[in-house]
Amino acid sequence: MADEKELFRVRLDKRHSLEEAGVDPYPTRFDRDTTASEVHDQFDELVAEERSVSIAGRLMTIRRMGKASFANVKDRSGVIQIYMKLDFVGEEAYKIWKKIEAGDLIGVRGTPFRTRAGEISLQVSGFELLAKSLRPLPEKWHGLRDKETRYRQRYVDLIVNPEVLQVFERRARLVTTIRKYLDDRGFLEVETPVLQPLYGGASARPFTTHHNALNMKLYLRIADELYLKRLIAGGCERVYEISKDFRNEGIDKTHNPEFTQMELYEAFSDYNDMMRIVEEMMREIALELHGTTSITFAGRTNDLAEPWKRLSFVDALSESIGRDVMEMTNKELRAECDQRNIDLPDHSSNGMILAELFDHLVEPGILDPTFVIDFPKEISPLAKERRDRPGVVERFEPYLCGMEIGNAFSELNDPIEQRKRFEAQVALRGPEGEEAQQLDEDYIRALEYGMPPTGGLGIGIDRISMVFTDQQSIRDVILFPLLRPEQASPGGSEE
RNA sequence: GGGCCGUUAGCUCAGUCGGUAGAGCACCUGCCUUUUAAGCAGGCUGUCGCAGGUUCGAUCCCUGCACGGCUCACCA
Repeated sequence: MADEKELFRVRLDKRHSLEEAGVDPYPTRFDRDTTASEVHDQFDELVAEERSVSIAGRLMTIRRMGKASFANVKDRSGVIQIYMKLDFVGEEAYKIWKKIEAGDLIGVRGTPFRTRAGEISLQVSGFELLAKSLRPLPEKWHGLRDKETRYRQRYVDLIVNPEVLQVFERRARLVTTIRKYLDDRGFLEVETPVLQPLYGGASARPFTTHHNALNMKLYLRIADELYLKRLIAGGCERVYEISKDFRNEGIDKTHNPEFTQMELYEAFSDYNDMMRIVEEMMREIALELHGTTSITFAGRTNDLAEPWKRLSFVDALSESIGRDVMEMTNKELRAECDQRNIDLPDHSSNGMILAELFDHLVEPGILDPTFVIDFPKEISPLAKERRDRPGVVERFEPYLCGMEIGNAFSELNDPIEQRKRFEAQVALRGPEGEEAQQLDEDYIRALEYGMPPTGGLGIGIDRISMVFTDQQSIRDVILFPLLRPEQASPGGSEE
């Protein structure tokens, strides 16, 4: 009587008997004039005016006491208790009420009152079934705990775990804050292609697809960068895009194959301006979401009112190794890795080895809000070289709460130099070569027309959503994180 | 990809030193017109993730697989 099929059947039976009683289990609409939280907030006025209100939501729990019942109705704003009394709704309605169960969506009319225990409630005068639920809700006290089910059936997670919606509401406000910040400063929001014949702007393996009518291979973008800078060349001066990028790489607590990135480009600026933007933007998000510049992530608190630290990539690494890393040969750098049991691909260039060493030796110690600057030129093909310091570029990666949250440069706008850098990248491609950037002739043509000096910045929206909601896994700030299929598809295991 | 851990009722979880399993919630029946994890009385509920192996007997032991979590690696 209570296995899954039986529970489903009992609910189907209820649906049928409701239909026999003339109740439409899936009516088209319901006029509600208020929400659960508004009833709480405006209680005194509503009572003074003896107002009747209507709300709509999901029945979460029911406490039946013969000829009267209490129940909790949940809508997006919160929960309100309703009081259903036979004397008030009449015998016919109460008979129907008995067929209504937890999980069903209902619309309710009633007058606000306070129970003996002092809880604000609605004395129900009438109600309507809005949608019949055919599946039982998870446990009312513990909710839904199983992470796999929570991610796969996010709808159930949202129904029973109220804190989940709060995270995503915050994420939405975070994005709104960024948009407002940029719109207020004259940035133009644009949309550039997701399907690209060449991928670029980052180093990552792409997803590939095929367009039938044009019979051409296409890539899902790994970055928006090269298209946005074409717009800067076109005179748009200040542009930004907030959208999904796709990288065909592993999945872990800070990586999902599709993720949201904000990229902005500002003509006549450089990377120092970008640092200022990051500081201001993060401060505004903190104030908007938390009302304070102080944020806590994983138990550690940072104050965003202060300027961020600057840490030189090459200096910090040189200090850690005890030698100027820019002076070292490929062989010497490899020796440093061997000594520390750091594995390297065979074709690793100096720059790639430096990045590897940095990740192991320096990055773990970056806890305060920090701009890592002075990246090796070799691993930064789109950034301008520092005039006062050859070999390193005007680039930074912002770190917040120990996480790399973005990437920014003074954009390289010399087409001759850009071609050389692309060619160097192509030469560095390994046997598979999919991570290295492709030579984008049209992008170089755009630079040949002339692109103003430009500062560019990319910020990982998922990562900063983690920071500002104190979630330690990227899956908890993505509504539908990528998981393997629930059931292995028959014959679909060719790898 | 490696290591560790998990997978038992719709949900949250116990448990079986190998003899096919339990609680709470949910559900069903009855009582109950201010309850709130409502209460009281009674009842139902399982391919113990999947497939093999060992065994008289496996949910438990072994092997493989699937999915998930953590972690390391990969990934500028």
